[in-house]
Amino acid sequence: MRVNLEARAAAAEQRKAQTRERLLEAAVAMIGEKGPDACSIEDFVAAAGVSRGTFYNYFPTAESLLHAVRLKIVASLTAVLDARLPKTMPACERLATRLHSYQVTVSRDAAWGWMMLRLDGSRLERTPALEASLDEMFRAGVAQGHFRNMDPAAARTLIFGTSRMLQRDVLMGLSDPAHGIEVIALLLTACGLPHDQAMDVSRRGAALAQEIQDAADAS
Amino acid sequence: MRVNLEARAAAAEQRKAQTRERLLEAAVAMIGEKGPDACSIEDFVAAAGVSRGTFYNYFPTAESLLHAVRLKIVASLTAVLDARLPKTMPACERLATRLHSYQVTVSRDAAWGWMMLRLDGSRLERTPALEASLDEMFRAGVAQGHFRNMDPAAARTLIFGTSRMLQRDVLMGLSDPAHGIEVIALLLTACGLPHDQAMDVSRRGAALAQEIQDAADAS
Amino acid sequence: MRVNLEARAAAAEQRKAQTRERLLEAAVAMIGEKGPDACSIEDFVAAAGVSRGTFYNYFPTAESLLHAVRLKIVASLTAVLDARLPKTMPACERLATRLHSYQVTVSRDAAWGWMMLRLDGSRLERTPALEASLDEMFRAGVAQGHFRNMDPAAARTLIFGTSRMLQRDVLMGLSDPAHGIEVIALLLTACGLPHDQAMDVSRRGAALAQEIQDAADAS
Amino acid sequence: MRVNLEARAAAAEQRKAQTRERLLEAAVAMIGEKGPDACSIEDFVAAAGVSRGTFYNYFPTAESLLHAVRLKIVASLTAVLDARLPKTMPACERLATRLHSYQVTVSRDAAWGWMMLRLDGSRLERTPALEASLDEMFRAGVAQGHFRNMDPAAARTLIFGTSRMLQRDVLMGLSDPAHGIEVIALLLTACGLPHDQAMDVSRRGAALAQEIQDAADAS
DNA sequence: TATGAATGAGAGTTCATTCAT
DNA sequence: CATGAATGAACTCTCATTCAT
Repeated sequence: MRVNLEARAAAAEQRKAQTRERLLEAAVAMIGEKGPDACSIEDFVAAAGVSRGTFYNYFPTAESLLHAVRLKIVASLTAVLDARLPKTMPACERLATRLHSYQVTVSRDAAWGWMMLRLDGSRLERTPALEASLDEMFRAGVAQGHFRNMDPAAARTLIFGTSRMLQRDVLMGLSDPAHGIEVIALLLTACGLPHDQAMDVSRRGAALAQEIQDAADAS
Repeated sequence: MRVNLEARAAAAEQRKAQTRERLLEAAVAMIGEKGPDACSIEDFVAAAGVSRGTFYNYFPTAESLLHAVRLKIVASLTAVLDARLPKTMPACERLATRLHSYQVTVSRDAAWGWMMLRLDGSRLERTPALEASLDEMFRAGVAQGHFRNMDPAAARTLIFGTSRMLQRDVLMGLSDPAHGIEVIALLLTACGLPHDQAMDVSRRGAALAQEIQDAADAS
Repeated sequence: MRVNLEARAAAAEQRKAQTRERLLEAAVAMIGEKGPDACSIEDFVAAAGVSRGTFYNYFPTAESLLHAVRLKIVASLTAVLDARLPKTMPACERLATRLHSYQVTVSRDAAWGWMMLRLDGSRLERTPALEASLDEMFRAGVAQGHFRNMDPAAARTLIFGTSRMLQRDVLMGLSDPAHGIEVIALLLTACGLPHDQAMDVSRRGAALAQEIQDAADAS
Repeated sequence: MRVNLEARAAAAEQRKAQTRERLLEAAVAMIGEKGPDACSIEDFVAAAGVSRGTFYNYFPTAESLLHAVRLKIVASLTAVLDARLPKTMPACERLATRLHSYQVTVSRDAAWGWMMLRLDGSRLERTPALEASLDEMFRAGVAQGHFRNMDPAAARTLIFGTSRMLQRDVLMGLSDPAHGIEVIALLLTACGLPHDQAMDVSRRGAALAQEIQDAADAS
């Protein structure tokens, strides 16, 4: 009996989690399509294939679903990349690789990319976890003598703003590979790297990001 | 009789233009208050003091009103500034001044700043007129030997993205004057100016922008 | 032109008043049928033959419609009767006639009667205007030596409570004419009239109420 | 084995009865709080601490739960009182005591009082068991020479209606003890008792009702 | 042209009810 | 029997849009 009840409860838990997951995935798709503001609860449930009422068993408002989507994404985003990059890699290369890697992900999954762009579009929100990790790379770059010593807040504004705008170029099909390489090289230049070195680092970062993505696809 | 009819027609024209103007101004106010997505036609007509039906004599949809608002604003923005800057000013200084000038305007009128930020929020749209004018400054800077010769598209991505993000910093109160100066200096650095010169130019641009704004306030 | 505009405005006013009236009448019918709590806005607009949205041009909530219905009814109720009864009539006769008259109205228009019963059913609310007019009749009856001198509050409780319950008997078809006459005679008895006189007065009141109603129907 | 099965069945019976009881008690509490119309099944099961589905094992609809609540209450009400009143008490005293006793209960537990008032609110329903017991008291009163011989239906209308209205006075805090005594004396007067005797009987009934309540509280 | 009453599609939300476990 | 996730009908309210005046 005991086992039976436990197994039953576990199965129920799993089914709940599945429904929740379907709602989250549907939200990613819908947000990418129409933007977060134009999405209605009706849209979400239709895309997820559940009934209107079911929505409210999982989220009290549409807003709270968007919030859950953000949390889920940010968590998955940093984890994947950090695991693949060698610890000894110089900060400027790490930064370039991460920025390129983000653009590769965006170009692979445009729906996801649009969603990310629009999710915080109207507020230009920045995720604290990402800011912290960016600051750390920046400090390391200064210590390694590659970056000029300056206010990290200025670097954040430059990098977040430019990266978002590059993402938009990619999604609109305005960006060939060379464009991305040049834009990210400009960021490194602004941070203090000589421009020709910056171009080299950006190129290597682009190649590495592609490689990582291909490896992930293969597995 | 002829005169009478003409006068009458002219008066009618003027009334029309006035009504349209009131709708545009009401829209600026409402968008700054609630954001473009939350504004209903009801909001616009109530703020403008005209009736529901009248709206449709001027704009077919709410969207088209927003579009008209953008056009009007961009036109006034560039006109004001170009008139004040000497033609002989080097392109890098001109660019710095324009970027600072925009931030000064934003910090003077936060409602307006929020409206601009949200108006094209989720699409990160760029106004063609601004792109063209930016390209021209960039070309001039290259010709004058201040900017590195590179793809103007990369510069656009860098400058538009960073400028928007800086605007957001200002609106959120996260930005002291030094922050703005440093961020814009980084843009100039990325474009090819040595960093210490870039800081000088950015500082002068900030001062000049402030001066222009004060002069405008005084008049 | 002036006349035209005024006439136009007046016509518009009248149409508005008609729509409002249709909603009020529909409300009377629906409340009588289902009770005020079970009535949805959907019910009201369907019964009135207007669209959902129109409702909100007239009343912000269903509650406010109910309120308007009450106001309208109470105003019409007292006015009609007072005009018909001679000023010199003794208070006990006036009271009997009014109570019978109310029951006659109820039996003529059951929907209206149910609505009145249910409108304040759950709260047993009493209309201040009616309380005041009842108090006055009671005082007059004491002065005329027909009623015992006692707390008017007790008389109010007795008369309102019994009258409502009699109304319910009538609506449920449990009441023949003799029942109503006896119940109202009991009220007069409780107020101090000897029982045989009370029966006479109640009988005369019933006849008079019927007469007044017939006259109203004829006109 | 046999014993085991029987014991098990008995235990199951008891659990069932307990769950049903918890639902009934939860219903009393919720109805007192929000009124019967505003109560959802969700409210009932949450207050009773059982699951949604369980509700339907005991009651087919929310309505039927309300009905069961009424029955339970009326049964307990009459049982308690009848046990305490001497059989030899004259009918008029018994009636006065019962009416006062009800008001005492109401003033002790306002939530319960509101629930009773609203439970049959808009229909002014009367419980057959109470009607029968009232008729019997009335017949006895006639036989004992205290009440006038008249249609019991008229007496029922008078007594039920007035008693409900008095209950409302009490719940709204509009009633001091003297008010209740006078109202119930008026009922007795209407039934045929001379008014001064009626006041005496009503006073004694009030005292006795209070006494019974105090005794119940003490035990 | 200006008006504003009327419209009805559609959004958010609640809740009685079902049913697999 | 108990559970609670899923369902979908019903409800309130908003708002873009139409149209007679």
